Amino acid sequence: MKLRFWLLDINDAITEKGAEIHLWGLDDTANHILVVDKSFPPYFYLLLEDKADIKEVVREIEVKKSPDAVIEEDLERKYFGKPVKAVKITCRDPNSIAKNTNSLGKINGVKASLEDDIRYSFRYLIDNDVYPCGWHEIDVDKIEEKSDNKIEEIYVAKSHPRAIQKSSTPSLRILAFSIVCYSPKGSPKPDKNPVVMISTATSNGKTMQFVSEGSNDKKVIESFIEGIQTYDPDIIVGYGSNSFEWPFLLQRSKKLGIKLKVDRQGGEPHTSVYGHVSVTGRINIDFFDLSDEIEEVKIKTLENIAEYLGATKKADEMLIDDMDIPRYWEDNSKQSILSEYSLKKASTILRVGQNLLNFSMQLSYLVGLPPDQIGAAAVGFRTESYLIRQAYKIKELIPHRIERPYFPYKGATVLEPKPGLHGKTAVLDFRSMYPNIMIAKNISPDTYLESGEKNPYLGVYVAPEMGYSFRKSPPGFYNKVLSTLIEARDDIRDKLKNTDPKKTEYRVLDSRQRAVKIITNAVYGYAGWIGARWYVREVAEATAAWGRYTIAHAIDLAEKEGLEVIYGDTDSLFVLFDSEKIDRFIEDVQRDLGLEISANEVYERIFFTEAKKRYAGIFTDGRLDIVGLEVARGDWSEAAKRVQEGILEIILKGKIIQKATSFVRQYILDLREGKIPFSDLIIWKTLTRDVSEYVVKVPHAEAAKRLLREGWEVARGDKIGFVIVKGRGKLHERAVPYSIATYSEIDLAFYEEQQIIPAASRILSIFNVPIESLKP
DNA sequence: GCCACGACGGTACCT
DNA sequence: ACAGGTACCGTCGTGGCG
Repeated sequence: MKLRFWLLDINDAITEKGAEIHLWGLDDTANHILVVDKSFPPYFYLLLEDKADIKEVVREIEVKKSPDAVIEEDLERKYFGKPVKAVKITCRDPNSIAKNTNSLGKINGVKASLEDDIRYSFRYLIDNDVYPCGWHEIDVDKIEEKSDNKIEEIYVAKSHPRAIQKSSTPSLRILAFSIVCYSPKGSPKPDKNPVVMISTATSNGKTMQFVSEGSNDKKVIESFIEGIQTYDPDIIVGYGSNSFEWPFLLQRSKKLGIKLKVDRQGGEPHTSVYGHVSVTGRINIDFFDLSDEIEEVKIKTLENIAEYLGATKKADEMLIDDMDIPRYWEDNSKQSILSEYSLKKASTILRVGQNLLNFSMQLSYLVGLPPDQIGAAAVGFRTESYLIRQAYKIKELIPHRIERPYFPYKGATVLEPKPGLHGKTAVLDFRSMYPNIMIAKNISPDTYLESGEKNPYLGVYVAPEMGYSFRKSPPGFYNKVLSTLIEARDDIRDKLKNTDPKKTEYRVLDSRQRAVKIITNAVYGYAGWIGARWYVREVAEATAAWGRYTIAHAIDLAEKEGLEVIYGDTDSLFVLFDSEKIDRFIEDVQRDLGLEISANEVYERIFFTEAKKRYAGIFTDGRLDIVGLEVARGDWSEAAKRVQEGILEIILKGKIIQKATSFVRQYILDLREGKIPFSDLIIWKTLTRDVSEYVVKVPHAEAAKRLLREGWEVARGDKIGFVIVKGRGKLHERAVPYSIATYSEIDLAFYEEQQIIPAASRILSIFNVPIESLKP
C-alpha cells in the first residue's frame, strides 16, 4: 500500500541482520506511524589517484574488503569540481565501514576515503531526498505484530520515501515542561537532591503538576512519565532542558532505580549530535538553543525572551530566583507561590515554543536536519548540512573535516564617521553584497584556480589586491547554491506581499524567508571558517577583496554625483539626503558594478561620535535607532543605558544640550538618593571560559568564583550578573553576584563615575559639555 | 613604594 | 566552533621617580 506521511523524527537501529532506519511520522489522518526501512545499506567512497588503474585497484579491493562489502565503480563523481575516479563501497553493516575504510584506504592507487564520516541516518535523508518536517510518500506493508511503541501503525518499507509537495503542517501535540529541584544550598545535585515539582503545559490548553510529599520524589518522576505517555506529545519543549532538566531527570531516575521511559518506544532520552537530547519518536526542542537567533534580547532568560515575543504579560511579576527556591519550598505558607510560579513557567515555555516552532520547522526543512538537532547545531554546521545535501545533488563528493592552522585575512572596509549631528541622511546598502559578489565572480571552492594551474579557455575572474583567479565557467558550487537561495527568498517575499499578515500561511512563509536569509548570509562566513569541510581561504579572501573594491568604487560614484558620504561600513554608505542624486547614484552603481544598492533607511537626523560602528539616529516616525553605543550593549547597567538613551532622545529631537545635561544631573541625584532600583544596577557579563582559565582577575569571573564557593555551578557560557559594592581594593575584589548583595552595600559612586558619566559623556563630549557639568 | 602609561586580556558589538 | 573590524574597560607589568 501507499502511505503519505509527515516526517517527525528519524533514527537508526543496528541489528545483527543489518541496519534499519526508523521513520516516525503522522499520516494523512493524523495517525502516528512508524515506518521501518531495512533496505538502505551504508556506504563510503574510495578516491583513486588520477593515474591509478581502476581495474587493478578494484582487484586489490576484492582481496582486502570485508565479506559483506560490495564494490561499485562510480565514475560520475566530482571532487572540488574535477571529475575523479571513485569506487563506492557498500556495506551491510554500518560498523564495517570503519574497518573497510582503514584497510582499503592503504591500497596502492587509493588517495583517500571519503564520506565514511557521514552519519547513517543523515546519509538516508540525503540520498533519498527526505526532509524532516516535510511530507513524503512511500510503499509499505502493514506489520500486525503488537509492540510497546506508542503509535497507531507500524509499517515496513517496500520502497524509499519520495518527497511530495504539500505545505500544510499536521496538528501536533506539544508539551512544555519545567522542573523544580530542592537543594538547601547551591545548585541541585541529582545524587543528593530531589525533584520536588514538575509542571507541564500542553497545546490542548491543559496543565499538569506533580509535587512531591517531603523529599520522596520517586512518585513525581513516575507520574511525569505517565503524564507524558498519556498525553503522548509529538513535541516536547523546554527552556534549558538539554542542559538541565533532561540530564537531571536522567541521573535522578538512575539513582532512584527508575527508567525515564518518555520516548515512543519505551526508552529513555539520550544525548546525541550537537549535544542535543533526543527522545525517540518525538521532537525534543530546547528553546534556549534558539534564543541566540533573537539578538535584540541581550540576557536570554526565559522571562526576557517571552516578554520580547509577547508570550507573557508581566515578565517578572512573579519571578523567583533560583537562589530563593529553597526558602519557598521549606516554608509551607509559600509553597503555593512556588507551584504557581512553576506552572506559569511551563505555560510561558509553551507560548515561547509555539511562537518559535514555525521558524524551527522551516529551518529544519530547509537545511534538512531533524528539528531536534537544528536548534542545537551551530551556524557553521547548519550551513554545512545544507551544503552537503546540495553537493549530493550535483554529484560532488563531500570532503572530510580536517584540522588546520588559523591564518587571519583582511576583511571589510569601515569608514571614519564625520562626528556630530547631521540632518536628513539616507543609508544606502548593497543587497546581499557577499552572496552576490560570490555569484558574480563565480567564487567557489571548485572554481578556484590554484597558482600554477593554467588559465582555462573560458577565462577567469581575477580578484583585486591578491589576484586570486576563479574560473568563469562552469557555475561553481556556491554560485548554484546562492543563486537558488536568493531566488527562493525573492519568490517567498513575492508571495508574502499577497498574503494576509493575520493568516497562519503568512507566519509560515515569513519563517521560511528568514530561514533562507540566515543560510544565504552564512555562506561567506562558512567559506572562511577553518572548520569547514569546503574551506578554501582564498574563497573568503577574494570575496572580501571584491567587497572592498565595490565599496571604494561606490564612494567614488557617490562623490561624483555630489553626494556627501558621512559614514560607511562593509556594504553601506551613509549620505546626506538628496533624492535626485541618490536616484542617479543607484543607477550608476547598477551600471558600473552590476550590483543592486538601495536606500533602506532614511534618518531625519543622525549623530556620530568619533568612533566607528557607533551611532544613533531618529527616523521620520520618531523611532530612535541606537547602534553600537552602550544602550545597544548587554554589559552595561540599565542605569547607564537609560541615561544615555535619554540624552540621545533629547538631542535627536531638538538638540537642547542644556536639557540633556540637567537630565543627567537629575538622574545622578536620584541615584545618590537611592531611588534607582537594584535591578538597574546589575551588570551582566558572559563567562567565556572556565573560571580557572582566566589569566587576569576580571570582575565577573571573581563574582562567579564566589558563586562556586557557595555551591552554585557556573559553566562556560553562563551570564553572570553582579554589582559593585563599597570598600577598598580593585574592582574585581568588589564584584558580588547580585543574588548575594544587598542594596545598602552597593557602591553608588562607582555607578556614577564608571557607568553613568562615561555613557553620558560619550555623547555630550561631542558637544563640548565638560564632565564636571554633569555632576550635581 | 607609588604612579603614569601602555600592552594586553576580555567582552560585545557591527556588517 | 560562520568571517574580520572595532570600541572600550580593567588588569598588570614596567620604568621613572632620588
